[in-house]
Amino acid sequence: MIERLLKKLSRYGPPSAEECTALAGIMTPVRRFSAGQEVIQQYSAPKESTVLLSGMMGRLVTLRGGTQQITALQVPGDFVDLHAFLLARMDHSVVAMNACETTTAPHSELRRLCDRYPRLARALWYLTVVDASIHRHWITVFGRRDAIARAAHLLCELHVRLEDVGLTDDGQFELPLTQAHAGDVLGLSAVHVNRVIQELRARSVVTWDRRRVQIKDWDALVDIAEFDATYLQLVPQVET
Amino acid sequence: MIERLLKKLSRYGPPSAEECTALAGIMTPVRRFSAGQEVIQQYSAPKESTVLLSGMMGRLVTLRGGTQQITALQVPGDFVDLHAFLLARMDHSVVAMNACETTTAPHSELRRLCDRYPRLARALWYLTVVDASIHRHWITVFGRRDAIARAAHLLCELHVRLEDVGLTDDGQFELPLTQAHAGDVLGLSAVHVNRVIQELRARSVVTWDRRRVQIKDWDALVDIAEFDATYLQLVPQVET
DNA sequence: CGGCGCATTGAGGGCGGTCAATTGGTGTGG
DNA sequence: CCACACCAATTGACCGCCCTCAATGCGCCG
Repeated sequence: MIERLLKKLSRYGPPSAEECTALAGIMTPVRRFSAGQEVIQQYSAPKESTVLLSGMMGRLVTLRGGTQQITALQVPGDFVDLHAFLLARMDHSVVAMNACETTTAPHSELRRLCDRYPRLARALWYLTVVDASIHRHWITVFGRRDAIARAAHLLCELHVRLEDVGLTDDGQFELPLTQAHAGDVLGLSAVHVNRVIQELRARSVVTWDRRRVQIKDWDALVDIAEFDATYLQLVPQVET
Repeated sequence: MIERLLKKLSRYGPPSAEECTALAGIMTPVRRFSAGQEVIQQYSAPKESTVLLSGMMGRLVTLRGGTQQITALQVPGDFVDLHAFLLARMDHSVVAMNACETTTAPHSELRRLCDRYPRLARALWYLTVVDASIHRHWITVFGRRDAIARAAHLLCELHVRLEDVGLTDDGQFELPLTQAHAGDVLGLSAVHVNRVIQELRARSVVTWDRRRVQIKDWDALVDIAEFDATYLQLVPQVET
């Protein structure tokens, strides 16, 4: 069930069979969510952490005045709110972008595992640190890239992350976002997202129609985005 | 020496005296850096992690074309590159903004400590998760706030963080940034940083002269920034 | 005194915002 | 099967924030 998660964990040195079994053993039964549903509420204090099994979720912050910002998108295999294991309160909500399946790990059990298996604890720690690396990278994207580069960057990142979990098909992938949601991810208005997508289409770089993205010219997209996948940390670590 | 770090750690349940001694015991002698000096290089693979004792540092990313983005500022007591304990390569460099003192913890020793003291390991993990929370928050600032709100937000955050380590004086604090550096932090041009500062000055909210900031109207500043310190996690956690 | 780094100011322009109307696709009830 | 509602995508007009370029002021140091 959590193979994708175990794959991500194994980048920080493969966990032992015992550790895998132990982790799998504390996961609760599958839960399902439909598009738009709030999976975790802002300001709540979860007693368990959620692994996304299928679908796509977003970390959503709602500001004064009602504008929203999505600070991260989650793909299958992601431990959506592992940071809540350490932090008392959620600083954002988690919303299902389409139909999703999840399983959860109770914090009490996680704590027991971490006490017993220090390397597993570090591998989980590693996941949250990769998350932070992605956040940092998006800060530079927001600070120093224009709209078209941001959009291209999002598509590059999602393609790489989805490919990693086997959810791409020859440059195509599902992207269950309306243009308004994409604006919330990119820090743009929905109108401008539309214009940017059209620009990418006009340049024959990408098509994005009906929740489906097709990358037609990867090199051009990477160039527009100034994309370098290093920050995603998909290359296995070597514990020194 | 590392009292400020221990204070931050203790927010995630106070470490035992034994844990404190153990951590203090692995720190290397004090190292000094001068303004502008590169403390850790982008793409390097550090074998130790650095604690900032005094001064201010920034995490700097240099982009194609030479533009820069500072993704975070570090204040005394911060574990500047603790994430490098888990991640093989630095995705950014760390630069001293003024004269700084540091001490470091060798990764091999850290690993030994984490194996032996699971709660200490979690407290360190907690520090990196707070970092990520700050990153996430800045994503919303970049995505949805205009220039003056960003600048105000930076000043609010720094005042709170510096106050926490006892480095403010009645609304005043040292801010060793040129306006150009502030632009690299805020994702703005140096010129516009200047105009925004003048605007804050004109509104009698803040003065910022010669590396020294004086907040004259905290409430107004908070209002402009739409600032809420929750994301800084300065309130102690309760381990449940 | 001259050089240098930083702050400040002005002019002009473009990126991306808002507002509002239109198109088109999908689903539903009659 | 069609009418209608609804949501998402698209388009146009207009405008303001923040950019770039460039010049000037100012404090400090050699």
